[in-house]
Amino acid sequence: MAKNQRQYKIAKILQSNSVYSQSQLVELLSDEGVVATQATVSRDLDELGAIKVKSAGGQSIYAIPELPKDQSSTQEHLKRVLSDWVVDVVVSSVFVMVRTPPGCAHVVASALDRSQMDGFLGTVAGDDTVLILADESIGGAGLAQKIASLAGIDQ
Amino acid sequence: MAKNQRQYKIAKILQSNSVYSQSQLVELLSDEGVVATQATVSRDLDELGAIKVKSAGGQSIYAIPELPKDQSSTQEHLKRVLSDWVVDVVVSSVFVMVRTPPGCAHVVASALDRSQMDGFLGTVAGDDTVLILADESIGGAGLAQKIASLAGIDQ
DNA sequence: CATATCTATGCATGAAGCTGTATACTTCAC
DNA sequence: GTGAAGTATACAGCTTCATGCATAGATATG
Repeated sequence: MAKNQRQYKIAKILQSNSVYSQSQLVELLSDEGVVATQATVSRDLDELGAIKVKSAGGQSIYAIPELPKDQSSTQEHLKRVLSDWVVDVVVSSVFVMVRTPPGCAHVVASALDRSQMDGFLGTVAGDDTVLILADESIGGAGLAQKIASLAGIDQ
Repeated sequence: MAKNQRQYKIAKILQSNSVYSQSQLVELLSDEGVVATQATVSRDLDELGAIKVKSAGGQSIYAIPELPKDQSSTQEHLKRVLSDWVVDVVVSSVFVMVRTPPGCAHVVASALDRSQMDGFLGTVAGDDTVLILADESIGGAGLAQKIASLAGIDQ
């Protein structure tokens, strides 16, 4: 049972149950054959971006925001994705081209889209290449430097 | 300097140099500021699927096959991608729907496309969902079982 | 065939990631 | 304010992954 799989199950449980506490969630996971402690669950909820919202009954329950915009990527997460998956960064005018191993462009594009990075306007991802548009205030070179730095490819 | 980044550099070096030996490659990498031993390079070349081909001069040089078809995914690699990134597997008729963490569908689809798995016809990948078409000999259920097993989600 | 060169790999080690335990910290109810 | 309940996190330990060292195995050359 990998961590991703457990977190997916947590997301599913929160969608179909009113969960008031982490210990309750530990039990619901256990009912599905997933063993985890409160500590692990606390960390998972944090990574999933779960928050407590007021339910119709007035109590606080856990929920994960649905809109992609609300699932913004933390700097830490972005740095991790970039350092794992970005292998080269090239500039052309207001464009930054990022190379990845085969099949991994979309992971990078997705993380960038959710990062709300300054100077970043948008991406187009292929199989192993992401084309990124920078705004004029920072320019392609400035954004490339930022991305390369996060990816650990200082030049 | 992550492993992916070093392997990308190796691929680039092989494209623009005639590399006869791994010790030569170690030196060329060192010229680019990448420190690695012959042992590491041997493993990298294996993972990159590099082979030795006869050059115009009659000597053997390293090259990486260019066509995606030739970069077929090993069972080991496929298993690893699936266990890391597949969080749920659902069947519908001749379709198998695979769920992944946000942004990771394409990695999974790409690995499946390159795996040449029996009974597998093709994929369509979104952000966190891959739709897979199975052929009738194995059916959606059969293929789902296979994928779930590789992903470590036996049910 | 013998030897030099090249390549692959067993083993040990260190780093990174993840998890549980214990407990510090925070929040809630009375 | 106090105590109970809930949540976060420091620390230790385990697992996995990647790498180098040393050398076994494979290949090329004379």
